Amino acid sequence: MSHYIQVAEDEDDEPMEVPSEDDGTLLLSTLSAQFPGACGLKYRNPESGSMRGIRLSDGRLYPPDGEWSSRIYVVVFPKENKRKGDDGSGSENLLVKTKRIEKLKCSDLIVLGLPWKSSEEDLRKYFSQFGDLLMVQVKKDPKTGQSKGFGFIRFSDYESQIKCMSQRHMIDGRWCDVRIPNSKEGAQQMMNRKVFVGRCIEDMTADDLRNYFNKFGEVVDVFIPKPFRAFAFVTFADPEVAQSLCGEDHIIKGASVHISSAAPKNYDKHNDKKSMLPNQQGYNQGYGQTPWSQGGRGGTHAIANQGSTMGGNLPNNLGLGNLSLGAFQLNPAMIAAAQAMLSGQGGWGPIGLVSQGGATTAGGGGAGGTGAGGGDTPAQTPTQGFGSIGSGSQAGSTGSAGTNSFLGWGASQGSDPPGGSPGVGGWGTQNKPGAGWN
DNA sequence: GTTGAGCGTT
Repeated sequence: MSHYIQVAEDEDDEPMEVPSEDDGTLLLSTLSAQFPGACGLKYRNPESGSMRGIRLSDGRLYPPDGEWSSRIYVVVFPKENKRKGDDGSGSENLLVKTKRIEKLKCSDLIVLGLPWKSSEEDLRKYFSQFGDLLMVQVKKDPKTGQSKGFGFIRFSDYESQIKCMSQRHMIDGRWCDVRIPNSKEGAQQMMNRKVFVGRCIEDMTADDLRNYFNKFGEVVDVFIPKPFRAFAFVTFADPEVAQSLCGEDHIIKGASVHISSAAPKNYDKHNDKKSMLPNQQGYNQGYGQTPWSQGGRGGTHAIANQGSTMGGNLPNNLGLGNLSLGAFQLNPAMIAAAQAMLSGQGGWGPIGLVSQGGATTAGGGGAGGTGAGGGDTPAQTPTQGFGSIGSGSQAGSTGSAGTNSFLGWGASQGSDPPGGSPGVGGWGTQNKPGAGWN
């Protein structure tokens, strides 16, 4: 039985009632049906007097303290609508949305492990279940016409691509993998979802930051290094939100914080342009290399679909929220990047900022093992990288990760699903560096 | 006609 929640565009506006779902959540789509362009909900906390953000995950708004009270909730709009002196025209909201969709373009996907006999028609038939296909190719020997056992596909919409890449595929009796090709063609722009928040003060909690930044877009993670170091990382679901905030100063809890891009900093000064390129595929590489492919193909019908848990994470809103799971396969450029990082140049931090503190300590053995203490640069916290991700999996899988052979970075995914991520069993094995953004 | 980690004749 659904319940009605009072919402208004502004605290002083006349509220309107919108229905919740049976599970008690309020669909963002329900909200935005009445308030086009809405991206969240907040309310004033009578105790503190400040606004409090409502938790949003997978398009659902969750009642605070488990229940929607009779208070008035205020609709949150993307900052583009508010801050630029929104005139309230709906077309602007539409534009914002359209733009976001365009940002996440599809790329060609390689399909590995095809049966020799599979034709392009077979592929098309199979992959159509995920969405419209713009292209299907099976690579063949030009002379014999024999399939080489791999091919390429391209979807017309990004959601299809995400969905397709999040699982393995049984095609004509063989398990096949779909990944982002190594080649740079079709490489998408790396869009970092994480921002660096400098000049933090000590009594800013992760919740404070989350609540504050939620008004600009869904926050999927907040990471505050401990001990206190006067900065934090905030990860948004939408990279565009993150980018739009960069360079700005915001007042939080009376302090002026500075927001800048949290990007891998100086990780190869000697060879910058080159080492950067392959990694520009960024998160695509990230989940392009699926966890299950890490364990080796072994037999032909190797393992059960570990991707099932990922399937549940699929965003229905184009957000990349939980997609940072995945093992990362060896890639020369990543090795270079990893080596550079281990040599002390690496780390995430504000672009263009000089390292603070003692210079090149990261490689001193701390990198693989101890996390926060070792690095001099913000978020040089390898344990953070796989710590949170791997926490749901067996200890053994991350056991070898402490050998400096593995690099993980980035803050934890606070919104990882409760079930953890059993699919990441391959982390850090076989001395393979892994790297990825989240 | 064989093969099974990889990366795309245009």
